[in-house]
Amino acid sequence: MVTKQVPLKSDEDLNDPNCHTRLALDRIGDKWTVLVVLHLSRRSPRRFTELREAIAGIAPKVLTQTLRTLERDGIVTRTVYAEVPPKVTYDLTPLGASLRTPIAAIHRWAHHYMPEVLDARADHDSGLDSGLDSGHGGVSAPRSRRTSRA
Amino acid sequence: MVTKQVPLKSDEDLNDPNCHTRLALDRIGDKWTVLVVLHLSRRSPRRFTELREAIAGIAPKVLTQTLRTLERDGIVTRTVYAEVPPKVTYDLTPLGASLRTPIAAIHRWAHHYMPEVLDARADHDSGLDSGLDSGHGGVSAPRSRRTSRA
DNA sequence: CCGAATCCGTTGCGATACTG
DNA sequence: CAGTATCGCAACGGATTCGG
Repeated sequence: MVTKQVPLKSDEDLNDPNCHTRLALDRIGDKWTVLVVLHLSRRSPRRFTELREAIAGIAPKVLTQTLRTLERDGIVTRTVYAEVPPKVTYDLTPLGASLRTPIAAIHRWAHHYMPEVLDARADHDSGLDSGLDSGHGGVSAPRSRRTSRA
Repeated sequence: MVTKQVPLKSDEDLNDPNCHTRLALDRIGDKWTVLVVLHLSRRSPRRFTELREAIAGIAPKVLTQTLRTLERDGIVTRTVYAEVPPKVTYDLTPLGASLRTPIAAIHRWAHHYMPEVLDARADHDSGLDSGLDSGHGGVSAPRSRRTSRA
């Protein structure tokens, strides 16, 4: 599929807290959601402990929380097997699978440009005024931006 | 450029806190960043107050904070004009402009699938164990916790 | 006009311990 | 095995006030 070129919304839409883009970002912007979706999209269904082991660092409470919200939003399904050793599996719904596209876009951007971001960040942090000037000439001499950030 | 199909990372990479995807999400996952980038990508440069008015609801402190971090990461440039009426403009760097691609992907997904998410959410919230149907086709009944199989 | 400084409420996240 | 219960911190965001 070809990447369509930036059909962004208008200002008014963007300011709307109910704007879908805002809602989507609130949804995937948390710490673990994307990670969970990514793991499930690579192999599913997955069991609880399997996910917990795979993610390594997440607290069970938080994983449950994340999965519950994901289930609530129709992104994953939860299947309980009434067996003697308790068994619960999580799977991605088609809706959840559709998330792979935007996530992949983010991933591709990150892979491509994140080094630049990190570089700029490091540069800004160490020497705030180190020779990176836009060479912007004209109107009124732009003063160098040097603000203490306590 | 060939459109690669979902080149997701491996588990180990995903668990890495330094994983670029994670870092990128931490970066754009906050409340206002995407909004600011979107406004700047539609028209720039923009003045501080201009942005504040456009976003409508953001506190000056938070806007400053957001812009500072964005500047630090090389996504926007800040230009101070040493004039009697203080004037500061913000502009998107090429790096910042590159963010439009993933943001557009998110936007497109949100526009496409967010209604389903909201529908599933409402359905899940209202009737957890009454086979209720919102009459809004598209999403299958999420029979939440009762998906027992043997 | 462009912010910085301060205070404060909310909430996500984490650690540990315990249960069906 | 798959969670729940409880506690608590720390970071984010909001409102207000003051300064250059």
